[in-house]
Amino acid sequence: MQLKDLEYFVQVAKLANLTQAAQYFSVSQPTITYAIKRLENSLGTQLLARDPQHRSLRLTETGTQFLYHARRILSEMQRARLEINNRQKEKLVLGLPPIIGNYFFPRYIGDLKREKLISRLETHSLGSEEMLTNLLNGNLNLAFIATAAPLKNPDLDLLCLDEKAFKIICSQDELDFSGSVTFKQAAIKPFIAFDEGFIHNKVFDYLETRSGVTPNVIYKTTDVDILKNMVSHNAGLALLTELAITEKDDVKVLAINEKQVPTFQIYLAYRHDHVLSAVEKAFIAIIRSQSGTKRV
Amino acid sequence: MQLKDLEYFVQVAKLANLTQAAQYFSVSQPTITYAIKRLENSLGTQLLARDPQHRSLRLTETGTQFLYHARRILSEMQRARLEINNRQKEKLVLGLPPIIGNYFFPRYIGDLKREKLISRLETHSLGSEEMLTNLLNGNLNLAFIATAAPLKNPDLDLLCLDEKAFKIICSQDELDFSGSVTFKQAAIKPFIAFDEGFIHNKVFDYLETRSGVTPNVIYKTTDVDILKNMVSHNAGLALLTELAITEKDDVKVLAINEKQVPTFQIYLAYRHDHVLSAVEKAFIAIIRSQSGTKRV
DNA sequence: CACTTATGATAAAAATAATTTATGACAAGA
DNA sequence: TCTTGTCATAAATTATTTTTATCATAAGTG
Repeated sequence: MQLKDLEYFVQVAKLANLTQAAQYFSVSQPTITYAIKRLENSLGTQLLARDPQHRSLRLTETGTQFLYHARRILSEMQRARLEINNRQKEKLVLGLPPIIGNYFFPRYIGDLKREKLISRLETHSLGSEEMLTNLLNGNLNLAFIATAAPLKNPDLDLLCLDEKAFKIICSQDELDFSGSVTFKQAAIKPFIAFDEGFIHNKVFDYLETRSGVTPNVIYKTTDVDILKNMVSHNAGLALLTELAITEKDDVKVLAINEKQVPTFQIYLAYRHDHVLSAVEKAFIAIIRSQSGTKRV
Repeated sequence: MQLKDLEYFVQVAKLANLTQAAQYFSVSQPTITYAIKRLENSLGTQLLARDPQHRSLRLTETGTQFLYHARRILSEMQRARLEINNRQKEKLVLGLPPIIGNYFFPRYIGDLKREKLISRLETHSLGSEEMLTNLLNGNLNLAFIATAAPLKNPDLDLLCLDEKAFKIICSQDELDFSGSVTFKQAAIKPFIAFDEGFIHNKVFDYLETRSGVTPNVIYKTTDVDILKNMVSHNAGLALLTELAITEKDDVKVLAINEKQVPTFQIYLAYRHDHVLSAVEKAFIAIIRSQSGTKRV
């Protein structure tokens, strides 16, 4: 069975038209007819319902099912090609969530420059949840991941790089709070929050259920700077990891006064079954040498 | 690119020998040589390190990596074939964890017989964790799953069928307890527990951390009957869902006296992207009609 | 209604690709 | 040195895919 036949089939399914699919691939129409026939013979089932009445082409039930598998096979092949290309170009494809990219990753840049790895970097900025998905399904091989719960996954090799507290930030003009607050105390004020897919969101949820109060969230954003800006202009409070708070920020930082507050944990992760390239190994070595990393 | 070439490659990687791989497939040795070459050309990389010195064949780095993808592609293809076969034979492949199979599933057997679905059944008995994995990776399309935490997964369609309490069981001769116990009280006695992969294990862990005590687990088993037998012979206590406790069992049943005890939840699950066959639809209709099911 | 157009199926020929046979090269071991 | 085991290559053979040419059928059109 040929992968090309699968491509033909996927396109036929998309266009519901053999002639157009043939044009798409710049081949003759019988080529497509025969390719589909080959698949049907090989699988022992009909994939297309060639309705002679309505001049239309529909997928059969097994056709729909096989389409799903065909797509997976082709995307696996594409991934393989991509990975091999990256490896040969000595590219370093790295998943890097925005907060980690801005506030944590910079510390490695000097070393990475020295080892001439900077120019090899191709970073992908995703939320931590998506990052995990992409890492597990093979779209990414190496990624930083932030998490609030200790990360455990049988398929991943994890290096825990750092652990930071979550804080509540408020405007400098805020008179009601200083030093530390309970979540309940803070909850009387409006909040600026992060969008879905951010760990901050999960921790926020956790604190809500834990303390039994739901603050009024007046605005949601994906952008840390916007969040900090709104807080500094007294639009509301926000939950933020201390990693993302710098001295330049015009905000007051409050510790969260609860028994068990999750922490912001930073991991470097790669799939166990992934064969590390030389460049990836060098990268990991640098990350490792700098942090007091522990393998999980 | 041909799937056959991938098969050749996988076998070559396994045997590290072109001649033997050729014998394995009953083809001539150059067939294998050329197949590998085709792959290498198509991918633009060398897959095999043909060491002229040591007379041995090793995979290159990219070869190792490609092997992983090749395996995935082939297993996807095999799944496709299997699914299509099952569909045409009108087989009903069903994941059925042991406890659910023994104590919950029987209630449907009458209806299933009536609809002539019993003979179509091919059940796979796995622990609930494995079940979930197999369901998500496509090895299974339809499965019962037991869980202690409400199951939420974007890829699955879930029908919650029932919810049962967890109990602690002890011998009838046990004088110290009756009615109900806290986990702490029970923990002074030895325990019989389930092996890894069972939800009971997770709930046990949860109760341990929650109450801060770790009972002495003297024996672990995967078999409910062995567990109940040991308990009835006063070897120790055990945590067990009430679903699995019948009147015939010679044990005393104790409620667990804790604020938040997880419950044993029974789901019927299938992947969202799976095209349900007629038989599967009929099956689901039966399950649905009997239980006061709610879709999650 | 006849005519055109769009669609897909099929047969035969042509082109392409895979496999085999035959052979060579090369190193390890007897 | 000779044999054996291994893989590579060329040429011939075989198998497969693609094209060209043609047909059948139904829908739309004047």
